[in-house]
Amino acid sequence: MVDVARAAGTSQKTVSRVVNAEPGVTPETAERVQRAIAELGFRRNDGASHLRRGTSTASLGLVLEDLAGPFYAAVTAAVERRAREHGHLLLTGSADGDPGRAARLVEAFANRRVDGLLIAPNLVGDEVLTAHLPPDVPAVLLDRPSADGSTDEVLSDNAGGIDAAVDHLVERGHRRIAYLGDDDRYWTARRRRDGFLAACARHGLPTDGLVAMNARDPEAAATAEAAWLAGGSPVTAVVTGNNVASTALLRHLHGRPGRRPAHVGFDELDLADLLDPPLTTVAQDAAGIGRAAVDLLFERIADPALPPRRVVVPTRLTVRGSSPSPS
Amino acid sequence: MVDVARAAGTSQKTVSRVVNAEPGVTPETAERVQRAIAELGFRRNDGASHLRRGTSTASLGLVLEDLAGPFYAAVTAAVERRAREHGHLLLTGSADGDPGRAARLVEAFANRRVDGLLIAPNLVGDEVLTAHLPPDVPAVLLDRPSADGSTDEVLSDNAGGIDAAVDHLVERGHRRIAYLGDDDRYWTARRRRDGFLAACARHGLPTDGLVAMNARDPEAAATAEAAWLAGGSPVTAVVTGNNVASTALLRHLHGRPGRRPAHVGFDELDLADLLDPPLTTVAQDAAGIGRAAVDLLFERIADPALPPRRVVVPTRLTVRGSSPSPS
DNA sequence: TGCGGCCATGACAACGTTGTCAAAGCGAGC
DNA sequence: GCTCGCTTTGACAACGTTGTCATGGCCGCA
Repeated sequence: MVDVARAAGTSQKTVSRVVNAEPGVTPETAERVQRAIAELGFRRNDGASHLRRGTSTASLGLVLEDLAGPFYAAVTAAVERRAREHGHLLLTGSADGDPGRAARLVEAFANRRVDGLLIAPNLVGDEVLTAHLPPDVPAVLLDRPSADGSTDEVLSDNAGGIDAAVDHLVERGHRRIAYLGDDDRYWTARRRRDGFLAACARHGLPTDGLVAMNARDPEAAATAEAAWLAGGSPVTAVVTGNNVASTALLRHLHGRPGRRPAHVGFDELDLADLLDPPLTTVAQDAAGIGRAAVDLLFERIADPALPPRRVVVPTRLTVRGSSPSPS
Repeated sequence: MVDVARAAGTSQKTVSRVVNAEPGVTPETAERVQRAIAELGFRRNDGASHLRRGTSTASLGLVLEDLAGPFYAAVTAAVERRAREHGHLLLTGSADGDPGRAARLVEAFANRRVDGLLIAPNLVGDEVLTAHLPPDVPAVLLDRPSADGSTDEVLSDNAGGIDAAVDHLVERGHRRIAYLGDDDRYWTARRRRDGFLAACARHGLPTDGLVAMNARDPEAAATAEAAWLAGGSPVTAVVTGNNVASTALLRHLHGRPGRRPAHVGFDELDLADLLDPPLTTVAQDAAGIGRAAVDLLFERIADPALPPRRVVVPTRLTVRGSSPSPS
């Protein structure tokens, strides 16, 4: 900027005025400055500007478990869009299953003075998470609750979605329903399993030996199925707890002879309608979750004294062909 | 930091030394400083540090068309991981089909002094792109080439992938093959179409009336199919140019009576193996593309004088059930 | 005891920017 | 002609940090 000032024959301050379109600069002077800027390829250093102004950095940090999955990709896209609408940029980072990495990302974002944090890593334990959440940076938890209810959070209606799935199957006449969940280190996987148990209890259905977790591949699904079959009276329907478990079960059943159990999968799948049979799903509103989280975060930034809030985003059951009545 | 110094009864400089683990500080002094830091919740301002040191900001900027799609989500995840391995953070932004937005993102990233830019928005025209690429920030184009070959770029082997698809179909005995592509404002869509035309020419196959673009939904696929049918001798195979076109065709054909054409789809689909018939695909190496782009960018940052380079990442044909011999 | 040298520490400036305040220029009104 | 007030401009400090250099104390050795 000092170079631009010299080239334009003015002071730094005048250059600053031009750059920031402040009033009180003669058109001719502004012209000269603009020309100097163009010639020298000057570009304002936003970091220095933020430092001097003491204003926010106009950026948010998003910490995820893994950016590549369809659900988190959709959440991220919605978050970025919403942040952009607020004039903010988005820093993203994946924890990749390593709580230490998540903590380091949070630290790095905080040191860069992001205005707020969106924290979604599902594999990170509550203790770690709570211990490492910087007290001086507004934060919203995404898709997982805080251990002590001290933090704003946005969750899918996991219990409601599972209820809808079970109710639907019961309505169709199923009485022996199994549950297949993802890695039980995930809070959502446990939450949905518990929701399943509660829904079954509500309907007076058995669950002994019908609930299996850590079903991340077809082999695990096969093992779980074998356990159900060993249990005497047959399972006529299965609920899978997320897209990973759904895919594992679908792959296991694919091309096998014999009757398939009815199947409702938590999480929408891109091609659910093209499967044979088309998969009945409980879809999460990823975009809605992302938007709600950003909105919550900005409200928190605006008023840090607000009591902690929880937003629950509804799910939607889409009935397709995979969940007919039994036999 | 001045507060910490006061609390610890030292000078700012000593606090700085402790914060940066510089040698030459008595253990007791360091202790006192650490305690003051913990008490006051001090956190170094990385922005100020970067400013003073004149070092890089240890961040990269990634501009995409849309973060939500599976391909770009995978690319982004790989980019973030690789950037993190280099100790860099990642700023992401979607252009959402608006070239102006892409330009503003690039500008915003540059003003924040990112060390480099990864630019992938496919919808942005060459002119706009070239005109708005800041000359002072290292950049790598991702999944699209530069108009004048002046910029580093990482591309999928689009022509090779299409060749593999056509060769495969020809080998199986197909002689009338149609092509269904996505929005022809996408460079990749045009590139793959041209690759298809070249491959057919190489094999001496007809293409008149067999190539349709902008097939983003089942209706468009239906229209295209009607055009092929009107052409006398039947089309026995179709190549779709990306996951959007593949899905459009699959939805159109789904549940229809009669013989299906053989089908090879560019882009892997998550559930390709579960479709009926399982879809033969040409998979792009999204992670490889992301990694290559980051590596290229760091080499460019290290040596801005390097001549522009192009990296072509291979695709992989996975033959499944959807591409049998005709009749 | 005196001197050189090392070690721990601090004062100060500077990174690039902008808010504050003062000064200079100029026209209008008396 | 003089003052008043407005507009345009610039000097300076400060944001939070760190590199440079100086200072003062201590130890070891002659």
